[in-house]
Amino acid sequence: MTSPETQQADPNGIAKDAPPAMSFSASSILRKRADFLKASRARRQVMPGFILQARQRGADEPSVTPIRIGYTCSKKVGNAVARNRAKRRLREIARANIPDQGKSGWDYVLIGRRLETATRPYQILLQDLATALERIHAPRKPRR
RNA sequence: GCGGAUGGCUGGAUGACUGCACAAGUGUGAGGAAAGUCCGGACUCCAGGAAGAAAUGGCGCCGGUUAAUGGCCGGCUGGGGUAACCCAAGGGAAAGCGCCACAGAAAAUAGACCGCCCCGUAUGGGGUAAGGGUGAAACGGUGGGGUAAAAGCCCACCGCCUUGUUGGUAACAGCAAGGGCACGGCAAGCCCCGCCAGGAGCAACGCCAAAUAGGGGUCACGCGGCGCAAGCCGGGUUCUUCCGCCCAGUGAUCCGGGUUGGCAGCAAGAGCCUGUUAGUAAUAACAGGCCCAGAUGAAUGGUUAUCAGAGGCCGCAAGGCCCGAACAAAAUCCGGCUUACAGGCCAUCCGCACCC
RNA sequence: GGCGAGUUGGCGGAGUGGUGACGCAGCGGAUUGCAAAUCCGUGUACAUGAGUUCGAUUCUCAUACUCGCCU
Repeated sequence: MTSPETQQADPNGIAKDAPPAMSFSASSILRKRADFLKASRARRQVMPGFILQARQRGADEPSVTPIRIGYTCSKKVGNAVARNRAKRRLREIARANIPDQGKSGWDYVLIGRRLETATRPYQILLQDLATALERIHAPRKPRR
């Protein structure tokens, strides 16, 4: 499934000029299942409180904002209350770190884990995300 | 004071910094169960209209209440508890069919294993069902009379049935007379009787945009079989009846196998709060006031401070430290039911002990 | 969100008011020089909790879990 390339001239060029967003608008949140599946096949960094997946978008994928981010909590995390709580904490640490450390043209996906996402102290969770972003941006050999 | 019974309420508070969704106004923003999806409705579409039946499913003491219910309220009957109170799918087994394993003589037409009694006396014939034994259940129970032994055979009480009568809207209860005891249990087995229900569900449904296959709808002409003709007979449309409509082909016109985007449905409602009146109550009527979430990879938060409330640990004490909640998050909306739930609060009632 | 099914040993899978088949797997034995195949034997189950019934895997209700369908 390839999108028609005529309707968006050069999305990455526009995005580089824009200042880093301090908060995420609705267009910067991943909502489609296909985007999540692509991110899950790219880079991955496992931390105690969450799992971070990241992917550099191709040139033919237009986007309004330079950085996009998604959150996922499956039923393994717990019931609806536990899932919502984990997603909110992930959203909060992402709001603090991603605008500074995220790279333009990348998609990030944060996955909640069963107990740690809800109970790990907030400051430690922030540090976890910082180190995770540092490691995931490091050049590495592509996975088999 | 201790132990209980019932009904109801609450589901942390106030800030600071910083965010999210909807709105565009100084704003608003999870629950008692938002849950399970077990019932009942509103609403929407489908079935051509009306009437009816069958099938299937559900409900089931009586009366009331409600938009409706299998909910709720009041009562009755039976059972449990010293009591407050609690529990009950609680119609019909003399319309019919079916089942009642094992044990036992016998499990529903009745009949007789061990027995008991009489006659006869190796064997047998007759009477009887008191006692034994089996079982979840054995053809009224207890006591007395009676008898060869027995038996409602007779009597008293209890139970049961029928009839009458009184009270009650009724379920039912009381009383009287009679019968002399039949009518075992299971209907959450089939079934009978009475009542209720057309089907699907907001992912219903309507519109816009995008998208792609050669099928379908509508309208006009016209039309199935038999007959020379008048006419007669069909088939489909929900099972039947009535009414209505349609039928092969040609032409015109529209939709269309795809897509998962947007708008709308979608937030003023059987609404909430307060009061009065009627009613034992559920509830109803009236008056005044109020506007109270609307997301769709799905908002309603994150961090932190103080306090309240209860708890845990250390300590002789003063005091110090820790935790600071449980269950569970709207997804069209209501009325119930069921299930989960930390801690706290209120009211009424019962039993026991003590004091006056 | 709505609708609908199901749960029987380690696995698959009958049964339907009266104590549960069968197959594969496992274990033991026989056979064999040793194995395979074959034969004999054997253990282990009605998702959980209530109710109806003399008696429930079966009937009824509630709960838990699993699966499917609808945009």
